[in-house]
Amino acid sequence: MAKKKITIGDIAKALGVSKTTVSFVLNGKARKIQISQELEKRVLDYIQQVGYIPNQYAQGLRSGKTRIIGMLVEDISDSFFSAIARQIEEKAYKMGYKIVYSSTENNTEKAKEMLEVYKNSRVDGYIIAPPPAIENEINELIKDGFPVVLFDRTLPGLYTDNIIVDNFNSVYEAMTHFVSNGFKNIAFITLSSDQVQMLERERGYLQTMSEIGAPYIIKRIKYHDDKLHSIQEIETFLTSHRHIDAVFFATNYIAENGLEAIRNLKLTIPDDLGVIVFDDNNMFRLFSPSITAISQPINEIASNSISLILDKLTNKLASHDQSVNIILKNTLVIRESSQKKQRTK
Amino acid sequence: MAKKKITIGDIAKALGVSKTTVSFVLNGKARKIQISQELEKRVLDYIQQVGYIPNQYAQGLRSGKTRIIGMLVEDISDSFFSAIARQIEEKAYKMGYKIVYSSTENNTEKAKEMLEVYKNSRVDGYIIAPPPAIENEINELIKDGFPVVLFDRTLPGLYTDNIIVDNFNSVYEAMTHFVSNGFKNIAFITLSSDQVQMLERERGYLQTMSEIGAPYIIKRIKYHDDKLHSIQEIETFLTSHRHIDAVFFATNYIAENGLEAIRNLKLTIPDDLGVIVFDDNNMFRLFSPSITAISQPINEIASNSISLILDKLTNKLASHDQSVNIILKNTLVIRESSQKKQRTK
DNA sequence: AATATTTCCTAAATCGGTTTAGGTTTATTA
DNA sequence: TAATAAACCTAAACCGATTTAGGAAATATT
Repeated sequence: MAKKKITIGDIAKALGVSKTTVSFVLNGKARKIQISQELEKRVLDYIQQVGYIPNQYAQGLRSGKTRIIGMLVEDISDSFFSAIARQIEEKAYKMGYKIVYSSTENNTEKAKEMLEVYKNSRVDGYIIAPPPAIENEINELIKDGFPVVLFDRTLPGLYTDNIIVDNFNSVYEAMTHFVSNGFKNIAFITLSSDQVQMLERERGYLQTMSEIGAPYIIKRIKYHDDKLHSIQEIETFLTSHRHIDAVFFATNYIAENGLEAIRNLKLTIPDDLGVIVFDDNNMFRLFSPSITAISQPINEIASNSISLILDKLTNKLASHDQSVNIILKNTLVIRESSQKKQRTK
Repeated sequence: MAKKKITIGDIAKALGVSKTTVSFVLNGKARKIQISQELEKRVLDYIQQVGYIPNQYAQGLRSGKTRIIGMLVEDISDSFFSAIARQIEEKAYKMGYKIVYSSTENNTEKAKEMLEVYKNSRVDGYIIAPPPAIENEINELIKDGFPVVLFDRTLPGLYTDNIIVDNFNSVYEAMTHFVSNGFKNIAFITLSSDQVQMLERERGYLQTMSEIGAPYIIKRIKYHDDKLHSIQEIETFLTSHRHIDAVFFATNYIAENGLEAIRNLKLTIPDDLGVIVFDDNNMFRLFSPSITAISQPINEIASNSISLILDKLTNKLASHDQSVNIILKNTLVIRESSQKKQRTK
């Protein structure tokens, strides 16, 4: 089974034709360059028979193409991103592409570094969940003709393909659900960030609150390597705002720490405090009480991203030839943590 | 900033030397081949100045090396594997290596396919959580001189580097903890699998049970794409074994479904049923009651794997020249789900 | 002074493909 | 019949590095 590397030259020799011919057949250009059907078939059959596979580095060297897609996520160990990576990987492999990925930690510098690495590695295209202030670098890529697909967030003023979710409406829907369950003093705990997706979520909150004429209670916390820090910040906030009867956590990082804060304060969900989280987690349905969450359409995000990229790659359309903007719908998964009335027992 | 691809030839021309000289300097072989310090410095300085980076595909083509490590995990969206991937990725990049990864679903056929893909991509080395019956393919790799590091499980009769955890002792410790908290009729729910790591965990269970003279209660369930199926299987098992007072879940897949089964049956943890899970999860400390778990040393697993591989790669030792076997210790994180007595409130 | 060593550097082959610019035949047209 | 076009195929350049084999100049040896 351990096949010795067979080259295009070997094939040419074996069939008594030129490398050129074999190459053209391999690349489906037989028609174009007028190679007889008979020869084409002979080559194809032989290739099939010996199980020839081109050396990708020779191809890469000559054509500049590598069949590698570079992916930049915020954190590959985050369940949202790893789930997406998983699906993208699978489809990519099926189409003969490989994925190299890397975690930016939403850190602009790290992201820039990784883009450099990718560029030097001559990846063919990019799937990126962009950190802030990376517009210029991404514009460079686009100008250089590389396919780029952004997901999870957009960068304002950047003419790329985007796959995002309907942050505003899904938060609005969740908030409305809160309200119809009798919650009114609803706090919105978010990351201090001016990334679009976060602002949109906030806008959904503001909209609801202003509609019901309730005051805004917004707490912004900074991302901190030390979770304890974030947890305490939330605890302090909650204890100093006793009138709050529900809280919306705007990201899963916040939610994890927020839930721990609630636990530390021995508050009862949802009687003392209703809870809804942006971004669902496998485990939320197992909590007692189970946690209501906005679930993002991971499958669709992944499949749209990868097919967009592959499209651009195979059609050889440069990124700036067109630009697709896909906004996907989230699902509100209603569980116990947001329903004061119907709680069993 | 968009540097035009500058080649080794450009450098040679600019400095009025030969490509050969530049190449030798670049590869640190200046000394060996007797290039004057002065010229070496001149080349180095110039390279620095123009920010030259070699074309990896030319290098790959010529040298057969790609600075890519192929990684095979069971499921990149599983928190255990994604956490490890994250760390490995980070260290690899720092050393100038890229990681391409892929999920096997513990499926032998899929793993074989991916190994083929990796081979064709000429990856330099392999980090693998091996599925069953993949011995031959891995032996091939080793015979071909590729560095291979196995983690999470071993394959019996395979002379590779392994990074594993002390499955037996950590389960034994967890079981002992159960016993000292008054649990006795302890069930062991596991995957039907004869992979070493699973058998070792089972051995830890058996050892404890035989020491306390209690009968074995083992339930094996098959991995099923449909979680509901697994959940029901566990429900049925639990309802037909009412005398069980505690249960050990041998993997996180089982645990997730097992916890849901317990929830569906409205059993109270730990009063009706003590629970310990193999493999910790971020969320377990937030459960009510919180879930006791055996936590694997993710950092150590990752750092050992990557440094072993890099070692082999840079020392150019073939895999069969030596073989390292590292067994790491797990930590039992004791929480509420396994403590009948001390439970607060 | 003649020869042998070192020291320092380079020409050219090579890796395995892709692609440009043709070169033969054979068929068609004038 | 000669000129033109079409059909079919290939030689050789090229991508950008690494590495072998060896050349010229400086130094050491006899």
